[in-house]
Amino acid sequence: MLAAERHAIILERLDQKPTVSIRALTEQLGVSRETVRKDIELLAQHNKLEKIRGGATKIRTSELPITSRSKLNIQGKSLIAQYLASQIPNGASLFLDNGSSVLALAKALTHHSGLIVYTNDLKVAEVIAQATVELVIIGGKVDVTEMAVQGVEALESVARYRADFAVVSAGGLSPSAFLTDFSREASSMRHLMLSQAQHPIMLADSEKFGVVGHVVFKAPPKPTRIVTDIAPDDEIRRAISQRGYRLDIASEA
Amino acid sequence: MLAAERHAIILERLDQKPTVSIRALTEQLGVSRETVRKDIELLAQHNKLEKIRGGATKIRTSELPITSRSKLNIQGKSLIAQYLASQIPNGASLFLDNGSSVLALAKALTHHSGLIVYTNDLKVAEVIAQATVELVIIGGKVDVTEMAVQGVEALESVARYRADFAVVSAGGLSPSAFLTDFSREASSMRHLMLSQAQHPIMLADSEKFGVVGHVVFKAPPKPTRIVTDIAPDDEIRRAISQRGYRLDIASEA
DNA sequence: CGTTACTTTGCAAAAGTTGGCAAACAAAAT
DNA sequence: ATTTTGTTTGCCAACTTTTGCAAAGTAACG
Repeated sequence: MLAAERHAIILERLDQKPTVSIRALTEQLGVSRETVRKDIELLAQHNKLEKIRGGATKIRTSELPITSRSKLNIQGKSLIAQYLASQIPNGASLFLDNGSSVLALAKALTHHSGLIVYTNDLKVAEVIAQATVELVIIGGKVDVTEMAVQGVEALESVARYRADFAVVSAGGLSPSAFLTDFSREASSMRHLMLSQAQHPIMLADSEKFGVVGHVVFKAPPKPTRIVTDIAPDDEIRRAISQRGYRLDIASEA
Repeated sequence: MLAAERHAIILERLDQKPTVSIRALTEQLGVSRETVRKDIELLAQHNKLEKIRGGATKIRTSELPITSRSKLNIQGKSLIAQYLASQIPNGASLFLDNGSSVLALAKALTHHSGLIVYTNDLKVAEVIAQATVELVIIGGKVDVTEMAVQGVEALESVARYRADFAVVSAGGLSPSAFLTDFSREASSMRHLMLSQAQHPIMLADSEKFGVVGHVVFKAPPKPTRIVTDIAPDDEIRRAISQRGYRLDIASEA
């Protein structure tokens, strides 16, 4: 049994259950307790899981790494992506922040042409490159778990540009806390992008409804449209309209 | 059993499972452990699979779309990469510019840890991310054909950092024109990186010998080491030593 | 002959195992 | 509640096995 196989199995177990025990893995993998411990230690260092006494559990800090998180509500995200892509003309300039919803949009935009794109997400850059006439990477320190650039240096760079559109994603959308996020730095980035664009757009697929992140999102500029895949409940709708934002539902287009 | 058959079988196994072990293959192919190892080694060099301890796995990222020239002299580039990787300690800081030689180095560095990396190449960033404690992307306009950031804005960013090592690649190395490049912008970037590092290193695999690009490379800072895979001819050696640079040949290490 | 392809051998490094012990935890007893 | 007791777990060190790598050897082929 190769080390890589064991690692794959451990992570697979964690996709199904929230936790795995070292004891169980020892039997199922047919290796010693210490080996399983070392595997978990290694995976924990790579942020693939979290080490707990006697076993391991899924990552819970902030958001899940992009690979697993992006499995959530794929249809919803791509519905939003198709909807928005049809509204963005060839040759438009746009800010794209990081996140799986935005990545879905980038994929939907691959057949556009002449776009001018500013992004801090390396995956987004990779995907959208062919559709651009100008692609600008926001420079700075990279958050390796997200493969996205964050931090003050990145903010300074963003401040140097303006664009027709800014498309950013929300960490959570709830009636009481309204828009929230899981990272201070990502939140600042998103807010600045919105401010620098003529048409600021915030994505919140239905997975985000009722989710409250630990960072409150500073009120976005007023023309910001909040785009969802399906209609949220009345409480959320009220929260949005009371604050003066426009709600846009992709499935009703 | 022909070598080509074995290769086909190995790749077929990998289509079904995510990993194969050398042990299993030795039995199924009826050849020795070493032969299987060499098969895997060969396939890995051609980016058909990824070598892991005890076996092989599928290629993970969508790294396949590489520019035509990166297929040239794969062995040479990886020889240089292995040689340099052994000289770079864990925790070192380094500039990495864009180019297939540097990408090969990045791959060779994936098992290092604690690196601090500044790069303008998106593929390099993707490959080396796991080995870094800090990864900084140089921001600016992306040259889509290279997936690398170039331009004045990028130069300004690089100027803000210093590092232990700078590893950049040469476009050409000839007796008369000496170091040359094919892009003005890339050339400036490489030169600046070399100037900002304590140990500047220039890569020129044997494919570059005798090649003259249309941009003359401004004389690099003096401690710059020029690293090649095999010994260049006497004329080139003379050109290097006359100008006061040190030549380092990976195959003679 | 030399060349090519594979095997064998030897050794160092890495991965994995085993066993011991102390800390953490849980249950029972005071 | 607090202590006691027993079990589990984490961690370390010594040991064994596996693997990678290089060098030398062997066999087939032109």
